[in-house]
Amino acid sequence: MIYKFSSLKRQGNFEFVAMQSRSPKITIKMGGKRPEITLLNIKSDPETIQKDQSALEGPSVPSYSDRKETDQNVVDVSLSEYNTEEEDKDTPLCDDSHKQIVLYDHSLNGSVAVKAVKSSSSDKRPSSSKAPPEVGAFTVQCANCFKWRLIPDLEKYEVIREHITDQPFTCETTRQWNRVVSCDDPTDIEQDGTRIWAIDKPNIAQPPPGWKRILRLRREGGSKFADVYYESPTGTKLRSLPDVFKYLESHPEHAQGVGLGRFSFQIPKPLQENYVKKRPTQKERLEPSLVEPIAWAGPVEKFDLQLAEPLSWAGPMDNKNGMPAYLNPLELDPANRAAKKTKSLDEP
DNA sequence: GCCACCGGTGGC
DNA sequence: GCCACCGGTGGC
Repeated sequence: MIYKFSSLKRQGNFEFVAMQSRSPKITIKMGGKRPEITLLNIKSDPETIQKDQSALEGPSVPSYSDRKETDQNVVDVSLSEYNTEEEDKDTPLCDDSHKQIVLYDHSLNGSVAVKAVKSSSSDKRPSSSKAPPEVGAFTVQCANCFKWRLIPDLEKYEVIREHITDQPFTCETTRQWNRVVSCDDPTDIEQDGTRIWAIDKPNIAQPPPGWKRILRLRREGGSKFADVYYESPTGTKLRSLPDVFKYLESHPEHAQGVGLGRFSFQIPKPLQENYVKKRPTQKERLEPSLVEPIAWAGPVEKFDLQLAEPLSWAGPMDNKNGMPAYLNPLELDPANRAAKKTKSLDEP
């Protein structure tokens, strides 16, 4: 094995993308704007989504039928196992629109890729309101006109993303998939608030042959926006660089020519404020009353008193939150979801 | 028992 | 404040 993972982080000139996460996120400037990549969750109505698809598949765009197999593989690889070929044939972007996510590259010269990902009856996890959102489309911004262009599939998107700094995307780039569109044409997709957008990270290497890079979005209000993991040629799912390193070490047959630089666990950043739950500050953790609804705890005076004079309560204490047991919201209402949140606030 | 999903945090 | 990393766990 060539790499010593523990030492990689200290090397200054390696090319590993994952190690560049702390460098300036985007360094290229186009027309005074800073290019970036984004990802968005489509909340729009099916009509809007269909419109997006129409923009991509418009009259000048050849059918995807000849690339069907490739496209399908791509989606399976990186987005999820949720969609089926059957569904793609019909209304690729219509169903479950509230769960779809569009991935687009905005600050990087834009191009946009859109790909429908839908739930199916064969899902391991049933489709429900609890299901996490999914990537609905990829988009990239043209470096010249800054209009969004849909990218037909993940594979193309990954290629564009990998080279976005060196090879800025323009409307011309769409000719690679035989689409004829110019900067004079209207944008493929509008940032009109009907979708949730997220900024993707530029220059992420394509996964090595046989590997899949999978992006899993989390539900709104969680502690993180998404997770990335890689699926190895043997089907092992790896969720960190140390994991990958260990795998490559124990599977030298799959480590041939595969450097850690081919892996990046960077996730897109949602543009929507508060999509991800803010982590309480240390002060808030120390003073949970600042963030707790006072309704559970009765009169404010009483609650403050307990915080200010902890020893004045001689009754049973709640071990988890350090409050008198009678103030424990979990006891007051076990079903209260908000009460769950206070747990972390009060842990030492 | 597995694993998809989520929460939390140490280190920067 | 961000993020890479990992522990926990509910649902299967």
